[in-house]
Amino acid sequence: MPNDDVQTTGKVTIFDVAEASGVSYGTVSRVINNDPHVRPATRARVMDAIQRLGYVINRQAQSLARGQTHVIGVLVPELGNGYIGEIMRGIDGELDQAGYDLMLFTTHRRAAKEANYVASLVQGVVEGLLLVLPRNPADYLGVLSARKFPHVLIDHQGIDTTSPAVGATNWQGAFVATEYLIGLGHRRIGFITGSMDLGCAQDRLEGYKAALRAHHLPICPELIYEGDFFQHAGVQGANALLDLPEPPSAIFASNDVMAMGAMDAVRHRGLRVPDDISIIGFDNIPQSAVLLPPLTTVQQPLEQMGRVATQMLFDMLQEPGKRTSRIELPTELIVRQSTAPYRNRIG
Amino acid sequence: MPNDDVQTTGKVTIFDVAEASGVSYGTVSRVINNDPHVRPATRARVMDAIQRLGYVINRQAQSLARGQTHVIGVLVPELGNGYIGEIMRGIDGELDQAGYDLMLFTTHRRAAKEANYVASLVQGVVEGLLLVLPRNPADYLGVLSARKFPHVLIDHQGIDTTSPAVGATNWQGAFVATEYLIGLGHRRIGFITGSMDLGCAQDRLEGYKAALRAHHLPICPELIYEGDFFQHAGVQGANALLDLPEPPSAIFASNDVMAMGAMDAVRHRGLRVPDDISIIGFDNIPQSAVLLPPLTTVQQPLEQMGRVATQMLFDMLQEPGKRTSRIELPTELIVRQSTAPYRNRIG
DNA sequence: GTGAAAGCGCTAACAG
DNA sequence: CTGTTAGCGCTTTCAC
Repeated sequence: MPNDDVQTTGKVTIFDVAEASGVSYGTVSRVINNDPHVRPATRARVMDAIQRLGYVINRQAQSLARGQTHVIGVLVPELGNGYIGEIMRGIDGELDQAGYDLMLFTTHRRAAKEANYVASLVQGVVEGLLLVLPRNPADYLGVLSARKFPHVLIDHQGIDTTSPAVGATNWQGAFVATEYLIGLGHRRIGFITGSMDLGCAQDRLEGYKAALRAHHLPICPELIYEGDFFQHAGVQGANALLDLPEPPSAIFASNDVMAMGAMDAVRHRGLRVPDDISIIGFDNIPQSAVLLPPLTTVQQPLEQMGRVATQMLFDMLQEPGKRTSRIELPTELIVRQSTAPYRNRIG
Repeated sequence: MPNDDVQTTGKVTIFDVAEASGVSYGTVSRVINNDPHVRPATRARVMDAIQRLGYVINRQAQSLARGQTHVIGVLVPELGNGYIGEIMRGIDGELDQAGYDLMLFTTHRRAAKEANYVASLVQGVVEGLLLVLPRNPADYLGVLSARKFPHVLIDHQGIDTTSPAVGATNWQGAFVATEYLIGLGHRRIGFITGSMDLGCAQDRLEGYKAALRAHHLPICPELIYEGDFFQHAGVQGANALLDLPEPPSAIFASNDVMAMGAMDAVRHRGLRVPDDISIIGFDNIPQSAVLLPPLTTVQQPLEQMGRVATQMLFDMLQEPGKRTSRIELPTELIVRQSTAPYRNRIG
């Protein structure tokens, strides 16, 4: 066998470097870790050897020896949805600052398998876990808590658990938005819900109802359409609402994506937004600002939620005892041009 | 110090299990790895101990000993964009089947730091790398190739490198789409480009021009608006095009997001799609099917690109020598309702 | 079948 | 300042 070092590409170890630079094992380690107790000349010699040999540290071994990986795991239900993307942006940014790496898991993956796959999979490689919008976390939350594995939920809402979590004030956001519509003179306000298995969707509906109640307006079941957070539901919801004998003059969709669907449906019927129908969304995804008309919506501090959750996780990592609680970040009404004062419909 | 085993949560090792079940060190390892050379009774005893102690394998140590991590890295420019989400879905699915985990890196992170951070960061923890839509890969592609580090580019296009890659037939897609518009009778066709620093954007523009040429139609510079793949560019592009003394009767946007922007702009001017202006996009993102009207577009097999790239990477992992080439997956024209035969404008 | 022992590549005392 | 030496937790020959 002539050259069997083809396989060995990059297989330069700390030992090779030591040999090449004529120092010992541990000294190379010191150089690598910027230990100040190394004579400049020695350091230079080692650095040189590192360059020449193309040595690169083996994180795997380092992690094992040190007992920490500097990797945190993020569990998301799915990718490609702008909503989660925003949260991820926050997580990513925070992780970057701290020099941590990110391991991504999708819920659907292996969802069928053992409930504690999260814990077992993660053990040893991930120092902590961020759970984004968990759907049925009952499966693994127990394991996580029992093992005292550091983790925090993001946008959980309404899940009965003691796990630390960060969410947004969905109830208040919906309340304020509804109140704004009422202030504009609207009396019949349609509502398109999100997936009702999600706490945030429930909270938004409750906020809407509470605002109606607060202003002594009736809560009409026919004005509440059950959606699922997808655009299609916005289209169908708006159509259903507009087909009512006594249609609403404003529609509040539980998220921007459905609001966009509703806007399309409204226009498709030859009605105008906001002249004929006011529309308001929830989330304030980037796109909603560039629609025509720009969408009035309730901003959810998505990126910030990601940041805060990550910081909380770091806190837990540093002080295992510290009981970090659940926090809710404020939502904010963003008034743009898809809403207008109530006036009688021409028809 | 009363109980100091709080820190030790989950710190059960293979050694503890061995002791508890009265077997040796290595036997436990055999059980864990489903080695058939273990007497059922022994296996049962070990399994029991594992259960009782709540032992969970340390992937870190396993990886070090085995010399493989079962983790592959994915480098993306950004999250939260539906386009990348689709690709990720494909990657994720394929990885799942193979039992691999996914480490996510964003380009912006540490982008400023050393060019070979990719290689160094990745060494030892990631077995291979998937580079999605790399913008200026010149920085690290060299290192990757030099080290023969397994990697494949996704939707690279026009980057002069020998790295294996998978893309889509952008040129052909644009050609076919333009030809379709011409077949509909359109003669002045506006074009909104993508970020021209991306190969795919260039290819699409060239495909458009080629189709025009093939049908002996003039290529008018004023009909080509330089966009950037974002919605806003679609709005501005459409406005610029429609403000022309001799506006186009159809607009071809280099991606669906800009096509959506263009649709909004057209409608905002009181014109109708497709009656007054035909609009065609590129990508076929999920949303484009639920627009009103549904968008005619060129489908890019995004998810499949992710799948194929991942498979290519696995091939490389198994046969390091094997020279996998660059492949292009076919695009396909999806005709929906945003395009219609040409007719003279009323105005 | 099962035990013993030699690493995987690195860190972290502990001497000197 | 630098060399030496135990491990980190697991895999994997090699014997018995």
